[in-house]
Amino acid sequence: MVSINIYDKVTEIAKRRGFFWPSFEIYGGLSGFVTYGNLGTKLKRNIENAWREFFVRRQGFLELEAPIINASRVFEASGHLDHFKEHMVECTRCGRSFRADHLIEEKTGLENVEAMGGDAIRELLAEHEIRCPRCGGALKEPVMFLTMFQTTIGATGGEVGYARPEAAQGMFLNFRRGFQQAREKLPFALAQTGKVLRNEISPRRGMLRLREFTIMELELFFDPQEPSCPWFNEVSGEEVSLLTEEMEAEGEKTPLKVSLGEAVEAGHILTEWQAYFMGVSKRFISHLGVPPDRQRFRAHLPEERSHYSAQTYDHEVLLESWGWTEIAGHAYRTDYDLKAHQRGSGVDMTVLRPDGTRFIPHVVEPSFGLDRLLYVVLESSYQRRKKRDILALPRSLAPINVSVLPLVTKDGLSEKAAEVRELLLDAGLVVAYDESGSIGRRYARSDEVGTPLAVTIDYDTLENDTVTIRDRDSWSQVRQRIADLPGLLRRYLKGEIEFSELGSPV
RNA sequence: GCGGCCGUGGUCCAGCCUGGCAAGAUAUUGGCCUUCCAAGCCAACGACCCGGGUUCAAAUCCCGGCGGCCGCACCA
Repeated sequence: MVSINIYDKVTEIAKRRGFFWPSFEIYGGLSGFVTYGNLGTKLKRNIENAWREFFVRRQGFLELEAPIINASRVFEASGHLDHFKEHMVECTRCGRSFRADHLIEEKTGLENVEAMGGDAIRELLAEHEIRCPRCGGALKEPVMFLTMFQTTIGATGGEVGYARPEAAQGMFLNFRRGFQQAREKLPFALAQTGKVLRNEISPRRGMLRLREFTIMELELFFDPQEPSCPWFNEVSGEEVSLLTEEMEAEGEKTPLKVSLGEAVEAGHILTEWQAYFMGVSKRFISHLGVPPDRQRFRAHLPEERSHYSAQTYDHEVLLESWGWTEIAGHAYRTDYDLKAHQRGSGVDMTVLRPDGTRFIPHVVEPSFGLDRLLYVVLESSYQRRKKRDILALPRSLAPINVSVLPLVTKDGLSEKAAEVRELLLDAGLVVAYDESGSIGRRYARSDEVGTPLAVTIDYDTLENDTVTIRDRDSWSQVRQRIADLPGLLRRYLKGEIEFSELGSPV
């Protein structure tokens, strides 16, 4: 932890102004769940759409929306039912809990004890008379934690189902349909955003570790014999900070600064596709307001990796509140999942090469946690200026596009302001109209929720149909004709023009 | 799940030790005022996490639960 202050400040604003707050508040709350308010819902949607721009639309990738509840056979085949559970033992004396398989491995030198199952673990604990490694106390019977949420489908004698802990399985289950819709050509990708659930043992840090959260995932299918990415040249010159697997193993803390092209060349990143998505990822996160020098990619050590992964790089950002924080995982899932579902379902997942050979495609996956990103965006944009809190959100993400404010509420200014509001609403903008309190107070309110522009109707407006436009970040103003507002504001919000081009200086 | 600290209007916080009308700031709403950055005045709204116990009396003391933060464990 570096500074908990900014975390408190950001969550306080989030709660007060309606970005997000803890769920089930009126019943005392339950950790690991969050509810988004008006501004949070809009901001979240804007981030999601930005992700779609960077990862889906330009590449022409395919989207998908699959169920949250899945039949148990899905997770039997995928390996999640085996890997999403832990056998825990608790000490009767000091109360500490431990992973049973780790204790057995330490004592006996056996490997992969987890895979032997609950009965074997129970027997091994007894056989080797394993006691608490901290205090030597006796251990309770091992308890199994399944971190997937289980449910029953149907009324009586129903089938067991599980809530998905990742969206990825939806893409693998529907690989054949996707492949057909991609006109049976590799490479192609299926992308999905949606809720996933993980029954975390102890969720912490608010938005950073939830039991129910939104994930944005993409599975890129390719032929391992044709591993090149047609767009790699767009990002190969991009410099990234890497902590490679070797560096992690040696405890090296200073990241390697290297271009993505060099990183692939040197074998630090196993595939071009993975490197491509890491490059897009860096650009996406920069677009959300995190400077490149606060971003890095950290490799997982083999024991840290998921059961399906041959290489994983976490994309981390440096938060003032929590230090380096994972916001995305870039995993090389190989043919693990399609192979598993071919085995589980009996459906052929192979693809035919021009030379007549068949193979199971390999998969590279960038996976983002949207709720974390939303927190990162808020914290990164937080500023304090002249005793005011300001969210300097990227203007394309701000939940409200523009505030419309009459300078005072008399002499017909309110009525004129209402006309301007209608005009901007007709233009499709999200508008906040505010005539309460002094003009300064209204600017402050507007800044606090990150609204990039404020249009003010003053006495000159009544004379010549012009208004002032105020910039959230510099507090400077320009004057412009009302009739020109819709087009200019839209272009400004898209990032096509700068503030100074919105009108003549005041 | 274990340990430490904590939980009071929308938000931030005082009061708790030593039981006795729950204070302040800010926000919000209405009014007056107001020609550009949380101005001023008047008014209104609004709180002791939940449950039990002790007591004439509990925000305060005790027990249990829930929630938050930190440490340990966990985070596939």
